Amino acid sequence: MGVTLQKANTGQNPIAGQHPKTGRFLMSRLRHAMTVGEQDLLESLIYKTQTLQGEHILIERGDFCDFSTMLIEGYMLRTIRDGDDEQIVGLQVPGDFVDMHAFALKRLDHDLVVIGEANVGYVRHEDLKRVLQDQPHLARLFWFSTLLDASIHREWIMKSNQLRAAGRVAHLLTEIWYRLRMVGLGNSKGFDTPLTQIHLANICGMSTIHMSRSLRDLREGGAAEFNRGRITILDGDKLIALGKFDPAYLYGEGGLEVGDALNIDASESLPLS
Amino acid sequence: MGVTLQKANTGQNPIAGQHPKTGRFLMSRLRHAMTVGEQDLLESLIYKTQTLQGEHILIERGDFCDFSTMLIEGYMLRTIRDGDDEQIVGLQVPGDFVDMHAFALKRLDHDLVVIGEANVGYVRHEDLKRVLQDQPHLARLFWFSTLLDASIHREWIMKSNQLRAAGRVAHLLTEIWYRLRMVGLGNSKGFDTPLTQIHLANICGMSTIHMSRSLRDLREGGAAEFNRGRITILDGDKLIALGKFDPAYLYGEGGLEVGDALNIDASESLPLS
DNA sequence: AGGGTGACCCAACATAAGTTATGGCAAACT
DNA sequence: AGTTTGCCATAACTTATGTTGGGTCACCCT
Repeated sequence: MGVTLQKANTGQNPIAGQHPKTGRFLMSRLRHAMTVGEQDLLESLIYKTQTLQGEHILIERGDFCDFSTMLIEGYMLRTIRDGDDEQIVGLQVPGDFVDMHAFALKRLDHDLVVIGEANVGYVRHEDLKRVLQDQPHLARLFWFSTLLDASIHREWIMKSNQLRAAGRVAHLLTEIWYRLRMVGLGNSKGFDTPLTQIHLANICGMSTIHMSRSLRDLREGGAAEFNRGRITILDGDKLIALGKFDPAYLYGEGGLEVGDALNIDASESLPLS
Repeated sequence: MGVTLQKANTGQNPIAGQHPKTGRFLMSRLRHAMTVGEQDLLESLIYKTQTLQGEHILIERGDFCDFSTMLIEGYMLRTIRDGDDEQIVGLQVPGDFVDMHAFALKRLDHDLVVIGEANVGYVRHEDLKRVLQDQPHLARLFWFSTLLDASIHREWIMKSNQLRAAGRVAHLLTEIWYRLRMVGLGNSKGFDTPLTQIHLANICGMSTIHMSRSLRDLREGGAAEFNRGRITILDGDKLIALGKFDPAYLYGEGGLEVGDALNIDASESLPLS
């Protein structure tokens, strides 16, 4: 896992990562909660983008950061190393801020790892700081993005304790599927991913052999199919049932809503989906 | 789990929960990062305290909150219900803000449950909002407190995947021990807790029978002992080794430090412990 | 005093998951 | 063309953990 950052796209115009459907540079998870002006502002803060390849650490535990990173295309992992083994403790998909933490913490407690091909954008903390002070609504959204990560962590903890192997895998696949679809990626048939069975096994806390067994169960049960870089959803309802998946924890539209604490208006509150 | 909140201490002066050692009302986890003025300000925001008893839900998933809660004495659990079973996904000790999330989110994605006897203080969101705008340093600390919860979630995920039953229990006990000592509770011999083996089993994702087995292993191995409401540390080093415990993720003094992103000064950065 | 209850302990057994070992297959390399 | 490598599949075996079904004990209630 070498750490070699190649500069890319600097000085170029337009920069990479523009979304094919929306024409927007950011296909942000938070877009529906932002005004167009805020979207423009946020995009303007990105001073550099990079296309990264392969499996390597982008930001290492303990690094001091004066910038934050947004994942524009591809996947990234949060990992914690402890002695020999490396545990995946989080997964990021396009549109996620991957290290907004680094803005409120001096240092990160975990690594951020690139897998497959990814495109990332960087925002300087000094610029973020200014926006945070001037735009309380955006500030709250940034905070929200870190709370969303925590909510996902909690769900992983719950599902890991509640379900057996095949159920855990079903839940994970469903989560990724949902999260991708929330930012306009994948479709009802499935999605592409650079995740290998080794990654999936690590995330689900089981051996690769058992992951293979569990994927076979899902395949033979007619729920989902895994093939090198491609997840095919055979029966979405079946998969959701196996993983007892309830998307409320992802705070999508219609579910638990983003708060408005910095500008409270109780009349805005929505019922639970 | 009935939800019956009895009003307590309203209108009284002084309010309950004053720390016996420091004389401070808050034995906050974040105290060492606050000025005396900030501590005073924070204390002044608490408009009500309550002493709560038994096992019941204090704040329920989906509740709309216009206040946030600080745990002054006792323990609280974060739980997620899914059908019949209830999973504990977090544990709070005195000095923790338990629902700073509710400030940035409209609604919480999980329940907050009181166990044993607990004393809590409430802060109005309108007051918090004012402080957030005027005092960027305190704002950062509040954000930090939610990031700390997330860091603990990640460690739980990692340890749950990395360790077998006895190791997971050892890690959990060590974590609680450390967190209590960080706010001046417990001592080198052990600590008191209302947690039962049922709670511990739930947190560690195993059956109560297996928790009983694991605790027996720890006892016979001379690491730690569990007795109704009391954890006795027989050999701290042994316990730490069994759980591969590394306190860095708790962001204590000397470890990964709280950032200063709202007022960056790179010269302040400290080496990792 | 008697009965109930909740927390805890233990043994025997069933099942889930880890480990070891082997092999297939496709892509990359020489 | 042959070799290597990474990813995936499977079987046989071992180990960890869950389940069932018993207990003890302290506490509370009547």
